[in-house]
Amino acid sequence: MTGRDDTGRRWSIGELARATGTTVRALHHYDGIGLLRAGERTSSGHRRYTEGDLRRLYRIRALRGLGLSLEEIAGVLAGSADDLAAMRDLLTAQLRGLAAQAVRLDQLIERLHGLLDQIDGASMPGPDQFLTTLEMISVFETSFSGEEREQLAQRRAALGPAGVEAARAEWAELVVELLRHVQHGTPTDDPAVRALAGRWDALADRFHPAGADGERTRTAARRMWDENSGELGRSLPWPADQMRALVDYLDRVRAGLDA
Amino acid sequence: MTGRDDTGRRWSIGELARATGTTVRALHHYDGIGLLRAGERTSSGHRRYTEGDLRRLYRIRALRGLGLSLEEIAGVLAGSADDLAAMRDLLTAQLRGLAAQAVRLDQLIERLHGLLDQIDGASMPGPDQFLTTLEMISVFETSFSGEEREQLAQRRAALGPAGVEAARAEWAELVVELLRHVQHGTPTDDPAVRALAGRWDALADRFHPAGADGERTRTAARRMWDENSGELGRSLPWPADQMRALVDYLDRVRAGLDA
DNA sequence: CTTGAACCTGACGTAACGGGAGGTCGTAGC
DNA sequence: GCTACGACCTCCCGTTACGTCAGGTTCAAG
Repeated sequence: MTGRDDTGRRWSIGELARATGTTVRALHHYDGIGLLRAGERTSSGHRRYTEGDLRRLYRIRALRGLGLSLEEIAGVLAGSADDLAAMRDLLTAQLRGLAAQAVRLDQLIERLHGLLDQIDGASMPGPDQFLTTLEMISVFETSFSGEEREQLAQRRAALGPAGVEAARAEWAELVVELLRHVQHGTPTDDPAVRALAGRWDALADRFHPAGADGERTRTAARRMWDENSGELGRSLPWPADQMRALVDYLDRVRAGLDA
Repeated sequence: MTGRDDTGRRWSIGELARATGTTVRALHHYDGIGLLRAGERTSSGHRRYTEGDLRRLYRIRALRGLGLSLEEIAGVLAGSADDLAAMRDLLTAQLRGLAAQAVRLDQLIERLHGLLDQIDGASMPGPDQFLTTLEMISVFETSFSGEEREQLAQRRAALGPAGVEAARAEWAELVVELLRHVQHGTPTDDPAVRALAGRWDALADRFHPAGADGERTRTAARRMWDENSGELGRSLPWPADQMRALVDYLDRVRAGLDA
């Protein structure tokens, strides 16, 4: 189509940088990695860019603006010029990647909003309380996989804020009553205790989906408690060792029910 | 509150990594930069982490999960524990930064969608056509500031797709008629030519906001043409040199009007 | 011929680790 | 008591896309 650039304008590296809004250093870098080398050099070694170089640089800049890496750009610009399919594949993949990033970003923003609400809200936690919240976030995230967390979030959303609050209130009541039984040494086959244990498990069921998925989140929750009961207990309004005793007690009650 | 960690469990670096879902290498890194150093060492130099170290690591991981840098985390964890205000400021700033990122991401995704539509759409451009589109994106972006691009986008949106298409059709008609006049050498003070120039400028006005903002985008558009007429001309269905001649001709017509 | 701007080639720094080399420590089994 | 093997130690290089000197050469104007 055009000749082989043996005619037409030439640009020095500084001119090219100004013309395209890049920097001289970036052009040096592109040269170094072989992405865009000047078509010519003067006898003293200064780079002379041709019109073809300019057009290639425009393409590079446009693709970089779409978030592609220099390596990806080099790959797609290396293919023959009519390789529109490769270009489409690359852009499609990029779109998918960016969409995934956008989802994660939105989740992050949502979580930050939640934490800031907790700080600024009426509850106004003390610093210790907030730091404990941070620790629990870690514990939660290392104990549950992303999938499991999502399922729990869905269940919470399905219950609604009011439902979650009601569950929390009922759970607090159960803890108080069960702690009394633990301290009184009520036998684990006592009908009243068995009823309380049943309500406890029914309460937990509200947060776990039915079927195998629920089994997984339930197992993960149990593992979280086993490995971090000290940590988790500290954040509760009852002493950690009493909570551990309570969970052990509940296990014995359930063992009696199974037998 | 608790003693100074002189009692309680100890963790080796591997145990701590497994317990918190990090890697030994990351813990080495945290140690190296002073973010989290083991409370103790064995006589042979092995790190022994205390319960306090564990809790600090939990906080670090939670804050990293919110997208904060290790430097920011170190800063906020260095302050006295009751410095909830600093924490809130940091999280607020982080929220703002992430929100800005989300906006940019959405713009990128939108542009990728547009480009993919252009590839897959009925127009099905040839590879050259698409590469030219890429080059024009660069030209467009280096010529207009972000603000100016936004204003042009708003005007386009206000005109709607049909309005833009109508403008394009009218502009094509004007180009054809003016090119005839250029080739015929019609004098620049000819009333018919002056009428065409008036329609040309009125057409351009549709894309530039009124007032100083419009003046800026108009100036930027002119600069874009001056610096990249070769590039821009290539993407048009008329020869580049004829387009340049046309624009010069228009300038002379306007000069005659002003005088 | 001078001088200041533009250009050249290295080389180091960035963030948050990953991965490997080469050596030491600890303990379980023989 | 010896050996093996896993866990641990301390460097050190590599990653992305350049920014930022440093020290030396070339260009263009006066």
